[in-house]
Amino acid sequence: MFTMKKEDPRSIRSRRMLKEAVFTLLAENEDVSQLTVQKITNRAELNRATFYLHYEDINDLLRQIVHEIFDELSKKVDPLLKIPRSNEHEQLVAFLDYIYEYRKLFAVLVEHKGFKTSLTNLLKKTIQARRDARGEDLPPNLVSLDIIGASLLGIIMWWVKDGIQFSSEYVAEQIARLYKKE
Amino acid sequence: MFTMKKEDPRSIRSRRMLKEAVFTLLAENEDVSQLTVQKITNRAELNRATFYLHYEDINDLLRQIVHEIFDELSKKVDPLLKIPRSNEHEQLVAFLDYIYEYRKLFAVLVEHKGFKTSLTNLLKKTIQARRDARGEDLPPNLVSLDIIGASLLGIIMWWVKDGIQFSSEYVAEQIARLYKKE
DNA sequence: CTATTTTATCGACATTCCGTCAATAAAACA
DNA sequence: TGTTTTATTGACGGAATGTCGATAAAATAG
Repeated sequence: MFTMKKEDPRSIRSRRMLKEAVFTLLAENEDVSQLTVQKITNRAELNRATFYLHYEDINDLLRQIVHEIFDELSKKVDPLLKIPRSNEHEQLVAFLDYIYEYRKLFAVLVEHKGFKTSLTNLLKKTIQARRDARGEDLPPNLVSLDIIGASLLGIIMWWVKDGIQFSSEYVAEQIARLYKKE
Repeated sequence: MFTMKKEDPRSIRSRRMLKEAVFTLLAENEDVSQLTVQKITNRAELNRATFYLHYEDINDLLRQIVHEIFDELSKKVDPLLKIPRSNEHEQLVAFLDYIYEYRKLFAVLVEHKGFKTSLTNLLKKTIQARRDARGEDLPPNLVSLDIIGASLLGIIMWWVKDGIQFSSEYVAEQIARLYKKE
C-alpha cells in the first residue's frame, strides 16, 4: 500500500489560486512577458513570499501549467492513435479541436520553450505512430520527423496566434494537402 | 536635392555602441529575456539614461536591429527571385546559407514578434514570386501562402535553435521533399 | 575665431520588482 | 488538549526601471 503523504490544504489552495490568477491575467494581458510575481499574488490574494514557497519563478509556474495541460492533451490523443488510418482526417480534426478550445491559452504558452518542446514531441510521436501503422508502404524519400514536427509546430503557432479565424476543418485540410504526396 | 539634416556624431556613436553591446551580450547570454538596459549601457560604456534618449525600451532597440538585418537579407534575396526556377535548389541553399551565417543572432531574434512577422512576409513573398513565375501549371489543390509561410518559419526556427548541426544542403533537400508533389 | 544656442550625456531620485529573512498563524499529530 | 510541523506573512536589501535638472559637447551666428 502506498502511504500517500497528505498535503497541507493551505498549499493546495495556494497553488490553485496562483494558477487561476495566471489564467485570468493571461486572459486580460495577452502577453506572458508582462507577468510579474506581484501581479500574480495580488490577483491570488496571497503574499508575494508565498509564491516562492511553491514555485522557483514565473517560468517554473508556467512549466507546471504546461505539464498539466499536456497530460490532459495526451490523454485525448493517445486513444486516437489506436484507431486505424482510415480515420486520419477525423483524428487530425479532433486534435485541432482540442487546441482550438484552448486557443487563447495556447497562443500565450506557445511562446514558452517547454511548451514548444512538449507539443513537438507529441506531434512527432503521433506521426511516428502513423508511420508504424502503415507498415511497409512508406514513401522512399522520407521527410525527417524533426522537419515535419517543426513545420506542424509552425502551423499551429500561426493558427493560434494569427489565424484563429480559420476552422479546425480548414487547417486539417491544408495540412493534409501539404503532407500528402499525390 | 535633399537637405539631409545632419545628425549629432555623439548620437550616431551612442546608437552604434548600444547595438554592438546587444550583439556581444547576445553572443554570451544566449537569451534575449536576460537583457537589461543596465547591462547594455554598461557594456556600451554609456549612462543608462542615454539609452532612453535613443530607444523607448529594449524591444524598440531589438525592433530596429531586426529591421536593419532584414533590409540586408532582402537585398540578397530579391535578386535571387529574378532567376528562373530551374535554379530553385540553389536559390534555397543561398537563402539558408545567409541564415546559417547569422544563426546565433537568428536563434535569439526569432523569438521576437517583429522578426517572425518580417521573416514570414519575406518567405511568403518569395513563394508567391515562384508561383507567379511558374504561370499556369499550378497544382489544383493549392496550399495557402499562410500555411506554407508558417511551416517554413517553423522549420527555420527549429533549425537555428535546435538543429544547427544540419547543413543548409540537408535542410534545403528536406524542404524540397516536403513541398514537392511527386 | 569667439559667443551663443542647441542638444547629447550624465548623476541622482522615486518607484517597482525581486529573493529571502525571522515572526506568526494554521494544520497535523501524539 | 498540548505539542510539533509547516504554510503564510510583513519587512529588508538589492537591482532594474523611467525621468528629472545639471553639465558638457556640438552646431551655429556674428
